[in-house]
Amino acid sequence: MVTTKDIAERLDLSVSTVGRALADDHRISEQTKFRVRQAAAEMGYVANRAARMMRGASSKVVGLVIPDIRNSFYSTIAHELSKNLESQGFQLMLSETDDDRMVELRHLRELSASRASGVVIVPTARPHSESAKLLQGIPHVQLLRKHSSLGPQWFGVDDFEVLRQATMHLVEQGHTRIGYIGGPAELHTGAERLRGFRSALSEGKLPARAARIELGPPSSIEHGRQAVRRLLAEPTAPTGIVLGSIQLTRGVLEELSRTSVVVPKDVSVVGFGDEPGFSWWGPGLTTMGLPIQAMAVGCGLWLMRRLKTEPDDDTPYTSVSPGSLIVRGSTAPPADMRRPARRRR
Amino acid sequence: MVTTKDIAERLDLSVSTVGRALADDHRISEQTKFRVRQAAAEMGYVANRAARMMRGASSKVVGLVIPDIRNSFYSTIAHELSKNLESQGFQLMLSETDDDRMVELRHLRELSASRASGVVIVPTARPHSESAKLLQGIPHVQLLRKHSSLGPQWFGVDDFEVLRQATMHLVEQGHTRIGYIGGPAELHTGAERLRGFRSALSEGKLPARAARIELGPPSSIEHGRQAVRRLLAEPTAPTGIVLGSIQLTRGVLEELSRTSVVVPKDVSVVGFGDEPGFSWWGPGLTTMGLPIQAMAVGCGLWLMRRLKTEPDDDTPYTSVSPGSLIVRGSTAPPADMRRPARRRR
DNA sequence: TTGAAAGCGCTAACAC
DNA sequence: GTGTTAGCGCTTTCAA
Repeated sequence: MVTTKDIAERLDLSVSTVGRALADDHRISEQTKFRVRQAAAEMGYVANRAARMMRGASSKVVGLVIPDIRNSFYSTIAHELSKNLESQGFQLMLSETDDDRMVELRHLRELSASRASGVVIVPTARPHSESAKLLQGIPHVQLLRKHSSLGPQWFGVDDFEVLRQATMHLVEQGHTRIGYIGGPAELHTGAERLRGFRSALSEGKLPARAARIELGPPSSIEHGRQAVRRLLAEPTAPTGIVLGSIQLTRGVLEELSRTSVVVPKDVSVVGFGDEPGFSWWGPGLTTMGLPIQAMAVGCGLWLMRRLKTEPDDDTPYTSVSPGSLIVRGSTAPPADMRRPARRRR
Repeated sequence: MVTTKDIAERLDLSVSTVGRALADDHRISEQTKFRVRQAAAEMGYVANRAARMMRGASSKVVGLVIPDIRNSFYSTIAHELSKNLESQGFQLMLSETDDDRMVELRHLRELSASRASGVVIVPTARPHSESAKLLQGIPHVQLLRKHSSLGPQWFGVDDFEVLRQATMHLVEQGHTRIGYIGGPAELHTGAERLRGFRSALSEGKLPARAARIELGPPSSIEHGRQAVRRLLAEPTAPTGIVLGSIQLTRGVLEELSRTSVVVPKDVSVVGFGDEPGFSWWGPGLTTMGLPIQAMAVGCGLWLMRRLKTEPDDDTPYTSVSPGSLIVRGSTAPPADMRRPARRRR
């Protein structure tokens, strides 16, 4: 690798002159600057970031710690963040945790060792205490999920409210047995969504036994498949199902489109998130739309400001974006409401 | 930040002893090691990668340079690569180019400055010459797309063959006016796919005017929409359409599902790539399946081996994975074949 | 306008 | 078993 010393020797200058010329220092003559730049280009000189960092320069790297980049929520976030960072001369380190706290910890150790300027993290359910400690030394924000041990900076969506709305939609249509397939309650988002689901049921004066709840890994398409199969196999299967994660929604849609179940005649479905494809699934999927992009943009802007500003303004900041229900064709009143004659009595 | 010097002072040891203890050097007594590790943990010591790198350590960072992470091809690649790297103690730097060669160049400058151990790149159509020069100093592989200036290492799919197959499928069904919506020919993949399309036409003895070709930005959903609208608006609209990129396919599907065009009655469609959702689009999308995941795995393994091995084995290596046609309901013989009475004569 | 030299945190060669 | 010292490539005094 070519160093400033190499350039200095070739031009018979000192390293400091070369360094200053490269930095466009005003004390260096235009003539020298020109010669130095010329030589640097010819020799293929590329400044060594590590050496700069030793002199106190920042790494200009922001870590993005997420469960799985294939989830479109996270790839949207990665894209928006990346765009923003690039414009500010920052780079994005991508760290996938697969929802494993030890993997998460390893990534945070790396980010810390490479002195990342900042971190955006969608934490695992119960982060390792060392993870929390490491993050104390790095400006960071939590995204979507929130764990108290990682500090008060959080950008998320109103999980409770959006699930409440979605469930209310079914309740108002007259469903009295409603299923929920979602992530585990130990996950912040999982707990909030479940709470929203339950809140709608009680608001609709439905008894607790009206609920059919299936919790499991939120990013497992396979689990979505199996859960919906289980729900529909019961003797008193729900007439409406609310979904609590995008991957679970994927699994449920796949499963339903390969069975003979007719939506919404046999069962109504409310999805989570609005992917390309959800609109053309069966009769069109009624689903919860979430402002992921806007949230990611906001988060990126906030972090950039935080990094450029004095480090002592670590005032708590929380941003909660609202979601909204997109009503399409996959929800309708249950069969026994549409054809009262069929009612058991 | 806590340094080895800080630990040394606190324990009244020398920095080298501390360094050796931390490195688990055999010459250091267990007792000292214990004390050092204890102190390090207490003080929250995190080794400084930059300093290590100055002593010759590698960065343990691999750059992934792609157009847009939201494209599921690229997020699949990012995921597979990330998984592989993590297991080997490497980190992944994500660089999105948005198919802009200057952005690509900026990212490569950064990767070079931070002495990335390796680079996996899906190059823009015509990379900057400086980009090529920078890559010469870093072990790298091209993925999917290929540009000769960036070297002979390439992992891709057989774009020609898969497009030929897809087009042949329509030709064999009797279509005589076939549309192609794809990326620009200056893109390696764009040129290959177009070649495959044309090859099938001539193989089917169709005249050149049988082709309706729409080229444009390959990752623009909007362009897909407009292109299909244009094709179908013509007086002699094609009875079959072949698509040449995943995002264009998305756009076409969205457009078709919001108009009154009936697939495959009015027009047959062959998509590109097999996304979740393509199978439940309309009558089920006949599409080209590509082994993206397998390719990414292979690419990751190859790069890892390349990084662990002596740098002098830069023998050219090329891997071409075959795609396959997945026939579903969106293709059928054209109307005038199904009802011969309608034939113009 | 330029040069000499110190030092960032770490490792490794060379003492003892 | 432990300490001393030099040096990685760069920036930044301090001198000239």
